[in-house]
Amino acid sequence: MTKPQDQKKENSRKRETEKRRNFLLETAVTAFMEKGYHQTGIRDIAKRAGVSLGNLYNHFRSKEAVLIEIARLEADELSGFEGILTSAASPIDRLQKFARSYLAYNCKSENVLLAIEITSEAIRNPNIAKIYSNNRDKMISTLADCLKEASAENEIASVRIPLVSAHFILTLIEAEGQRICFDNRSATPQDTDYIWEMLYYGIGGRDLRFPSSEN
Amino acid sequence: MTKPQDQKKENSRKRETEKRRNFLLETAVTAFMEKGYHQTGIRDIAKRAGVSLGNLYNHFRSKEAVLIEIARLEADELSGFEGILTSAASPIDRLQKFARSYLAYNCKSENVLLAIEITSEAIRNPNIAKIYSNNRDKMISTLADCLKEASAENEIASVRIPLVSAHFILTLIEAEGQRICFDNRSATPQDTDYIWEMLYYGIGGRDLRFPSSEN
DNA sequence: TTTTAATGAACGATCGTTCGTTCAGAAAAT
DNA sequence: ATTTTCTGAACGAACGATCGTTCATTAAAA
Repeated sequence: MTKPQDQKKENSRKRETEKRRNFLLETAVTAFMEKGYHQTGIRDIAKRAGVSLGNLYNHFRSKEAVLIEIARLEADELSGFEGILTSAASPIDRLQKFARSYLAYNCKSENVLLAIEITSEAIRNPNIAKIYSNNRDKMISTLADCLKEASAENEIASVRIPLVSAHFILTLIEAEGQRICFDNRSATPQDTDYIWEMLYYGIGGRDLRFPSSEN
Repeated sequence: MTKPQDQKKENSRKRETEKRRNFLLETAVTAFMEKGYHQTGIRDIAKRAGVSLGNLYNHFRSKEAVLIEIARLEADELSGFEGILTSAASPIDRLQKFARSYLAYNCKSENVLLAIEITSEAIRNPNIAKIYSNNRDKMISTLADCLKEASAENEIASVRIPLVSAHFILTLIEAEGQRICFDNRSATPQDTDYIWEMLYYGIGGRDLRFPSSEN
């Protein structure tokens, strides 16, 4: 039986190492963003974090393992958006709220640059591909369900291929986010309105309710 | 004064070296597609082309110079699509034809993979960025002009921000192309119809003319 | 003979990874 | 309470491989 104070000490140690691990991950993210994954050396990360080369390998099995961990964290963030798409609101309101928040997310340079690194690595690295596509596929199908509901309730015209339309919505928002990000600004109400307008008509909406542009 | 046969001989020599140069470029393209730009070594290219390492440097100043040359060729291909957008047909027909052919272009894996390599390198390499964005910006503005004409002739609703809509069209087609490419197939008439449908409504078209699905 | 193309050894740098070692601190034994 | 054992975080030298690039040399064409 371990005494309480022993537990505490042990836990504090574990917390410390976890903290450092997370810090290393954050540092790696910064490096990957600035230089790109393949252009970043393990030594870059270690030096940035003020940590020895060997110690980094105590925390991560390989360079790929670092990216895998990052990809997992990034992919997990997507699940937050599924909550929006499955709330109690009307389908079209859910869609609109989703569009707004997903656009905001995709304007932040850290998300944009990281997503580019991860997805372009995923093209040739199946280990990365799986992590990322799992969560993304789930989001696409949730979005597709929302589209089906919307057309079932006659809020939009019938969506012929919901999965493709869902893919199209994601792509459009992400691309718009990239554009805004590379313009070095954040999303304005006009951006949000405009993308919603195109989305709404693109998926078969017929009488546009102009968004209220509230937060 | 050079004698005619000398001219001929000299030209044949020049042609030979140019041929080899092009072959090296093609080989580099294949390598970049398969492994990615940064993952491909100069030796990979030389070995694939059956050429010595030093000889490759007789044709190209550096590894970056190879990619720059490729980016230039790739960017030049975009100008072909501008012809479609400025033909004598009606704006909406031009748009439709453009969408069809640009989608076909963006389904071919060599174009897709190469574009990904180039654009993701362009994020951090200004030399690459300039080459690519020049031609792309030109295409976007040509497309925007076509949209303006279309709405001026009441073929579609008035386009509030033509440049953004143009960007949106390109993005959508490219993304759809990527999707089809990674599905390891080529564009079907259904693909073309569906993307045109979304595009048409997205840019403010109101009474959809279903595309004829001819070549 | 003069130019030009082609070669591959060699360079210094950096890559991802491994390794033996040090040492603070937790656990166990006294 | 004191001592010993043990664990694992931290370190940086070193490894072999590969990187992009240069260059002296050879072969071939003009």
